[in-house]
Amino acid sequence: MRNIKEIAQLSGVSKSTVSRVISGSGYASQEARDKVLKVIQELQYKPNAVARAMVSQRTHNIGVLIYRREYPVASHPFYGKILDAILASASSMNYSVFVTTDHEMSLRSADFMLEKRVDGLILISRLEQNVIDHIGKFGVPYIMVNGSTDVPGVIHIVNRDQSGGLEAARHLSGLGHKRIFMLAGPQSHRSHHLRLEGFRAYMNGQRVEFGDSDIAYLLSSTFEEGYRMMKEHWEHFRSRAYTAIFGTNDMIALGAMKFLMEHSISVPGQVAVMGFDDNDVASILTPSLTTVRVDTEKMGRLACVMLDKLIRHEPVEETAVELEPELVIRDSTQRF
Amino acid sequence: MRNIKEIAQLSGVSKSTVSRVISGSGYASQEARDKVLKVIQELQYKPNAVARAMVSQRTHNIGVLIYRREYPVASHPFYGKILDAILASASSMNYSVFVTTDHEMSLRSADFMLEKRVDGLILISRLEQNVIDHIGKFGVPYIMVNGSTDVPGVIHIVNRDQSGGLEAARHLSGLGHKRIFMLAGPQSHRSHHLRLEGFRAYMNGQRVEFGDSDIAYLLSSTFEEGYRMMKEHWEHFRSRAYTAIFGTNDMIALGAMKFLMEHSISVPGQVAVMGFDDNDVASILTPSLTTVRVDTEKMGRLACVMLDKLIRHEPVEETAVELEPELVIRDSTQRF
DNA sequence: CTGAAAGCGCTTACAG
DNA sequence: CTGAAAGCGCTTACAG
Repeated sequence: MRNIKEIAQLSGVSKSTVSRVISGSGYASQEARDKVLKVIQELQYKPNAVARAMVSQRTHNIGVLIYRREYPVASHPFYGKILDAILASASSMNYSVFVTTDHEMSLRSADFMLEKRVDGLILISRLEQNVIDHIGKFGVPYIMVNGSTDVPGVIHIVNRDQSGGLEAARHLSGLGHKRIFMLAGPQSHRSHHLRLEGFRAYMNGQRVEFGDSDIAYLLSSTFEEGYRMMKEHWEHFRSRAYTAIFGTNDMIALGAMKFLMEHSISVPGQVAVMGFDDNDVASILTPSLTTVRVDTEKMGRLACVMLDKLIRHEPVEETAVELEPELVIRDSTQRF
Repeated sequence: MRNIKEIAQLSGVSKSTVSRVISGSGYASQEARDKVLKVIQELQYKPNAVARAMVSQRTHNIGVLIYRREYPVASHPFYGKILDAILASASSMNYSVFVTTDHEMSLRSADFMLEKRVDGLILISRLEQNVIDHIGKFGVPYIMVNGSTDVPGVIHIVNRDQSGGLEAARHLSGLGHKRIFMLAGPQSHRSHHLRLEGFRAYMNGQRVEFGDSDIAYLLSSTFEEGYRMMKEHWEHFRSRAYTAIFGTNDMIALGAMKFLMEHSISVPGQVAVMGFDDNDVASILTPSLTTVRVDTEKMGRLACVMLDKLIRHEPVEETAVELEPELVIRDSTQRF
């Protein structure tokens, strides 16, 4: 790899001048400019971003940390979407992005990014307190996406999950369903918890019967677990004559739907099924899944825009951004 | 952020000594070592990887470039899997990875990675010649995954798609299907082309009738396009009394299956459907999709292992690694 | 075993 | 408008 010194020699000017024409800032005569640019072109010279970062104390790199126990991570139907949006936005803002996935919530990945001196960090998913504390200690700007935190002042972007849960309940209720069974993902996870709460709030408000016996608590938020729990509660489900199912995310709902279809239960004819997220599979399946859409594209984009502000020490108005979800009605639900 | 100089002062030794105890190479008395480590611990000092890279001429960063016209990219059901595998492997080998997605096959992303002085590059998907030439010019090690190239000596990892196509034909034929309709993805793409060729080769070898009128050429390899083309060829399909469909990837097959189900055609009762890749959706759907599995996990892992060898100037035996696909029989195909 | 010095490839005042 | 010098935070011979 060539360097600025070589360019300087070949074009007969000093390193300083070369640097000035490359950066475009500072003076340089047209003549000098032309000579330098010509040599750069000929030699296909690419400025060394590492050296630049060294002196400017800015790497123009950001790190995305995704913590998740289960596979997949980058290709996860929900987190993958956020990642895609981040990648696109960051690129348009001239940031390169390190993507790190971790299965245990260790400090290792975070430390790695810190050593690389990323300009900022985007943390996806729920994080344990010690990780947040650790990162906070180093003064690197960071933003949390789709996760919760008790630490005041931590900037985070979330979906209005409670209102989404409420919409789901309103939709199913509106269709005439009186007996709705809920498959609730891990309640330690903000989203699953709030979706359940929103749902419950609506039902209680309408004085529709909906209690703990109508809820199955899952150990993970996967397709397999949705299927497994549907199977486990099948007898209970039949005995209570439920007519609808709400899963706190699409994969869970899809798992349950798979079980129903294997048992020749018609969806939505006999049982309506509804999920949350609106991942790619939801619209592909037959029947297509009614769900509550989370604006992952906006989540990713906002994360980049806000992180960039933090990095450049610009004021950020809101510390908590809440995105409004959107009810997407498809074939898996219909009037009872 | 603190630096080595500060650590040196606080522990009463020179920067050189601090550097030696951190790197673990070179001499340092136990006493010096203890003092330094203690200070590092107290100050939560993190060595600056940028500075290290500067002098060692090694960033320990690799770049992953994914070119793809359509969304999604990182969350793509197939490429996303490869990416996940790369992320996991790279991390275990102490590399950080820059992920770049690009919609036009420009040199911009590549140049960006080059400027960042990545140790190596993993190129996913088909690349145009000029991109390869461009990257090759800079002497940065790179590996192509799931793409083709005419440039001799370029190390690439691919699936044995031809043999997979052949297996698909053997499977459907073996079930007694005589009239099979193929939905073929873009033939400019190596995988789709070879899958078709393998399939055709088997049919021809068995003297089963299979010609151009049995093939629909799609403009993209998406679910939507699979659906669209199935619709477009529906009359043709019925008039020829096809009993099976082979899509050159799962998404295509799934799109076709969606169309069939919407028209109350039973799968596999009336028509068997088969795909290729074995993405996550394939096993989730009802009926689950028979497919040919591509070992994306191994692809990603090998890419990292081989790239690491190239980076360290170790000999790499093979220039072309071909992975054996595996037939996965599920519910969407059955004896005719 | 230890420290001073040079150097990685840039940028940034500063003097001219 | 231009160039010499210092410095970003490290590592690596080298002399002691």
